[in-house]
Amino acid sequence: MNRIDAYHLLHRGAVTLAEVEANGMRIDLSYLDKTIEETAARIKRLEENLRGCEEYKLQRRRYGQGVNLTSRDQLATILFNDMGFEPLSQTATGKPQLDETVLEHIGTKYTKGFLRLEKLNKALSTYLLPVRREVEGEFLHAFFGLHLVQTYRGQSDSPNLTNIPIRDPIQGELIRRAFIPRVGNAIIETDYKALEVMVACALSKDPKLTYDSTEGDMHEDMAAECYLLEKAQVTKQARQTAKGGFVFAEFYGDWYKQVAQNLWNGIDRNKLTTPDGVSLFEHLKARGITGLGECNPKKDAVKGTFEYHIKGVEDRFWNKRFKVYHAKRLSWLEEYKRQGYIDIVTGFRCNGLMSKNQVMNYHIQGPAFHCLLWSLIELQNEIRRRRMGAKITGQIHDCIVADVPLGEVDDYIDLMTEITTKRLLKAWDWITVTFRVEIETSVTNWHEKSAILT
DNA sequence: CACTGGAGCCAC
DNA sequence: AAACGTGGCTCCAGTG
Repeated sequence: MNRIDAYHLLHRGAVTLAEVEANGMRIDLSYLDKTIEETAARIKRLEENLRGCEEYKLQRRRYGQGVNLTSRDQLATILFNDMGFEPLSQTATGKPQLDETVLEHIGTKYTKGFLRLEKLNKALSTYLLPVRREVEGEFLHAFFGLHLVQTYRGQSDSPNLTNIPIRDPIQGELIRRAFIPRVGNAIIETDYKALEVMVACALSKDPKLTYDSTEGDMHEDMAAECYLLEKAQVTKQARQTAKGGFVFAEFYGDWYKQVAQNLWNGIDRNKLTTPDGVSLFEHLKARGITGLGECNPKKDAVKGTFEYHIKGVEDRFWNKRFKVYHAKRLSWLEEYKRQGYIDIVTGFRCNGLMSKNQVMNYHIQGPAFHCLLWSLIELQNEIRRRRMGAKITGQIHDCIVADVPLGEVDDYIDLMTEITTKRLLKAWDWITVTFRVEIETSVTNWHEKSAILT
């Protein structure tokens, strides 16, 4: 694909996304207003409770008129200076860090309450109120941009529809229940499965990466290798921890010193055990690994530490398991050093100063989104051509959200599946792997989705 | 009062 | 040498 192709994709994408913006998402205003009121009331109650605590009294004594319950700076001073808690880590500017991890680690009644308050404030200030502010009639018309992101990925604002909570089911339900289908319709969400990894397979032609992401289970494999387990001993939680803490971290360019800490802390945080209930700390100890290690960038890893073990796992991951993909990434780096810019497979050129990790990721991130964008354009054109009542209402990097009349659901799913998994592969010859999609639907709201098997 | 950088947290 | 990629948004604290 060349720069003309890239231009056409951008142009047609902009036109199509303008239509998506005009369609908008339907909002349940009575639910939203009720939830805003209830959340505000919960925040007020929680604040009153916290004001009765010893910590807040210390804070008021120190700051007087300027006391602010939600100030992390003030709370950090109270906790670390006045109450003698030890800081766990520092921010970029050298101040003691006070994020969720640290507050949970301190673990007093006050810090737990403060965290609950912060969650509710986030839900209200970042999601509920901004959605309410932007609703017109009963529709929300968020913006979807294509020209602002370094990698030529998409973007959304006013409000941002690409970061509505979902991983925390409580937070997710609170907000997503406000998004509902039009009368007589269903919300249908189509997600590409492991889209970025599939693009990496297509571009590198790494046979092991391709096998692992279609037939194998690399997350389970890596959990077993990192925690020295048999594959049958890998629990769901251990797999999940390795997926985020090792596989994806390594793909994005993280290294063993940090990965070792993530995986080690994950044992505690996610309560990782063997299927017999033996803590993975004990399990590793029985295999000669007694501690994490210093994980100091200036020092070599010491044999017998978890850090040293993960260094070996990382080495095998890149130099044996995915050596073909590794070689491709190195060739991308050499190319950037030679040229001073990179041309990605969909025809876009990225200029400017880039880090090593940026160069490697730009080759994947943009093209992955372009697969989604091409499908979205094609789908929208087909919907118009067939005079269907389905409306595309959003896009989230690797997923398309639509609002579809019940009588059209089967047709929509057939069409969508054909476009995303067949037509795209014919249109772009660099896609040498098969793509799969996951479809979820709901007739109630954006939270209560159920999977459709295809 | 407007603006800005830092810190934090939400998503993929 | 460097060290988790891409965003949006909010609140705080400091500046002019």
